[in-house]
Amino acid sequence: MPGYKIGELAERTRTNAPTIRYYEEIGLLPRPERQEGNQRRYAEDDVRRLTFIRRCRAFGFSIDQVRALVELVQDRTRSCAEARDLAHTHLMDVRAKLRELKALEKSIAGFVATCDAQCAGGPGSECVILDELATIEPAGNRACCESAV
Amino acid sequence: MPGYKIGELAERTRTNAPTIRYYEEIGLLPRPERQEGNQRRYAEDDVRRLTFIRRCRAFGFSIDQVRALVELVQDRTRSCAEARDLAHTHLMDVRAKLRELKALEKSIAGFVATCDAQCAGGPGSECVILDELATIEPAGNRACCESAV
DNA sequence: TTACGAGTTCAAGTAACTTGAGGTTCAAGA
DNA sequence: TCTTGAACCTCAAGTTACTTGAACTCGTAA
Repeated sequence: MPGYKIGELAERTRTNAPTIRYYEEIGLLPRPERQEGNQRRYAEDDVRRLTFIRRCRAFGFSIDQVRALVELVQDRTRSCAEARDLAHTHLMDVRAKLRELKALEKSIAGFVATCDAQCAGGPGSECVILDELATIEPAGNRACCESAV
Repeated sequence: MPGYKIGELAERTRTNAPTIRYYEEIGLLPRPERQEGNQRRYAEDDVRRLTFIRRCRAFGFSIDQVRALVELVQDRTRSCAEARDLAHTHLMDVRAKLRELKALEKSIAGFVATCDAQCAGGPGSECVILDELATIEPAGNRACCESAV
């Protein structure tokens, strides 16, 4: 039997089999050939395509963005510059998220540190930090509440 | 009429009204009093509680984690140290995500730079980067594919 | 031949809300 | 007092990107 079974494709691309069927359903992957017993058989090209898709997903591109990228690769009339621009837009998004996450890291680290320094380990209702989290107007300039919300 | 209407609570806590109803439905917020026309009326305590919830969510805690935190605040028999530990666990998660995102940023930036330097802007099917993304075994040590997957 | 793992389909579940439909209530202006 | 329109109500379905479950068939090794 030539070609890969779904489990083999899954292994090669580190994807779950149901995810592969899902990609087929939403049209990200073409419907593959079936062997006599109705089982899917994939070719080398499917491995490449799915690898591409998974890698893009790992890069944080949304399914719709990946779809655009896949179509772009397929369509000889469209330029590589489009892919570059899509990636560039995505880069801006990632950088914004990175900034947020850094602020968040700082805040939570501050939370833990303050808790270590100021709380006696008593009931949660007396915890200075939990109390602060519930405060409507963030008092002063505590790093803890700066980036929240 | 004493108390806040849902729209007022929403404004004070920068939350959508449907989200407030949703939180009530899943038991994160207690069922509020209703006035004669069946409209919800909230007290100051609800503002505090929802502020707490929203802030925790902004900190990236999951609904389940927030639920644990809320219960912790309410239960006088449980210690503040539990909150600290929960936050600490969360901090580790955030740091892991931060590392991933940094690698991702580097990779996409590399993608864009390589595209600027090497692609002639021709058809996507000839783009060196798109081509690389579809390559099964990442060739060499290009930063582009290192962190993906 | 008989297990049993791997495959099949279809439906429903997941998180954390958002959106829509269709109907009431409230508050302010004429 | 009436009327209008914003804000409220409930219930259901949509969103994203899959995952999980049920109930069944197929392929292959002992």
